[in-house]
Amino acid sequence: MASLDRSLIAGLSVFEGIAAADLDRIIGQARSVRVARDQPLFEQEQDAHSFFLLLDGHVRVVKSTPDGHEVTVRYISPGELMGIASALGRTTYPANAVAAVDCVVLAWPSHLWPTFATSFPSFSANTYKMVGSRLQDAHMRVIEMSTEQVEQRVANALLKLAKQSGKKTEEGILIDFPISRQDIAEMTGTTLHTVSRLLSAWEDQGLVKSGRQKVVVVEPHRLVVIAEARGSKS
Amino acid sequence: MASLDRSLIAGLSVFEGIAAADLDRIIGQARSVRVARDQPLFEQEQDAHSFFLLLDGHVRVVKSTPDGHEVTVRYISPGELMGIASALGRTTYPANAVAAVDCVVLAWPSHLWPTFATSFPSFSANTYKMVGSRLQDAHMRVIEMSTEQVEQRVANALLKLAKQSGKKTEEGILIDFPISRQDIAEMTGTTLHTVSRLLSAWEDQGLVKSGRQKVVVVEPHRLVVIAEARGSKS
DNA sequence: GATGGAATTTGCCTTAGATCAAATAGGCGA
DNA sequence: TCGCCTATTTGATCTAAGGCAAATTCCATC
Repeated sequence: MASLDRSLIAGLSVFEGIAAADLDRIIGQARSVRVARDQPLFEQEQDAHSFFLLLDGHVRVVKSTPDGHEVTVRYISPGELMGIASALGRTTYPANAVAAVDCVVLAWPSHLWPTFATSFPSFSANTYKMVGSRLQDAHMRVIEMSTEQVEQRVANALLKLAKQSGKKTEEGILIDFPISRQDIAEMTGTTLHTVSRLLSAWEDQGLVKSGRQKVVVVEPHRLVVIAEARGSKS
Repeated sequence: MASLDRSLIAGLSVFEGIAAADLDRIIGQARSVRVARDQPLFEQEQDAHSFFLLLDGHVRVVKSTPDGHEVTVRYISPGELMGIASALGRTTYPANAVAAVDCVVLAWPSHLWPTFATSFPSFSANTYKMVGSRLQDAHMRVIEMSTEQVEQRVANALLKLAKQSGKKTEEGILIDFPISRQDIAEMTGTTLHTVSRLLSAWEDQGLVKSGRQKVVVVEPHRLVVIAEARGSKS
């Protein structure tokens, strides 16, 4: 395997504040892996042998319930860590991660985490900062689910995806990986039928353009208006 | 102020694996605070000057949304840390914490966290392990909200409360602090009316006994059956 | 270009649970 | 003990969104 260069990871926010020599030591222990679309990166309950950094592509993190439901926890974008069970004292992965498109990731054996954490304090600080924001995110999701209607949640989800992985095109902001109505339903706790109805309505109003596994946000502002509409419950 | 003794914290899981001398150093920097029922410990957006350990009592952690909703994030039991924004690279508290009953807490200035983390690695490891399980919890909540009906969510919430803060009485397991229908509604994303109806129905079936700001779980097993009943959505 | 399977759309019906509106019941302070 | 404030209960509606069923459309592959 060709040896990896620190330029791959320099400049990423997780590696902020780390000296070049240290970056070399870090990347020296990584191996790079290609994962084809729809292939799993790791699976729920599986022994957490490695942690990962996504270099290119998009990864969907999904939890399955015993009774066969699937809930999408988050999408990972390039530059983000994932599978960091070891940093949180877990020995197994808490969810499934599958490549939404062909991906390139770096992988480190989990047993390196403690060493990394002590040798590169900014790395661990940055990582925990990221964990903190994920915890925030998760709480925001709970709040959304408790207080907002489906329409607002779906609008929010699209805006989040557009911001996180949007690519400007002449039509509007294209969500940069294949995403089905079912996928959106799993992110927002609804059904593909309801998502389809909403997208159809929004398409009529010119807010979005969508097709098979594809969504383009045409008018983000007006979507924001929908997302922020009055929540109903007392 | 009387100086504090390490016996207050020895044996708590966050301090597992820490030498007695180190415990002394840790507790030497704490100050103990009494908080009366319904008084805030810290508030959302406020500068995170301290982090806390609950010694006695129960604390409710609540997030308020801009549009006036309140969602209960979790209840803290004795022995748990809270307000550890600094460990996650935040400078403000992410939620409100209010004493559900009269409480005793230890408080440390946030600026001590980095020192503690490097001087007492097990402390930081234990803390991050706890953060990991809170992240897990939050994800579980999202999943519950997405896939389960109100009845199951409320049953689950009661079981969780009973497990976490239940006190055995001759009637059954009493939830050991005042909790209203409204509080339960805020934990489960529903309304006090629906909670009231459920509790009434369960009372008729002899599953629980409840009164003003009081719930006793009489038959946990049968509640578990309800909690695990088929979720509906596809 | 034909064929088959998956993704999507839509209409219709149903229902869990929110909303609205009173009535009732505790518990606490005067 | 009385009165008041707050928590709770319960009934009567209403409705957002889920469930069901049947097209339809889009790709990919043969």
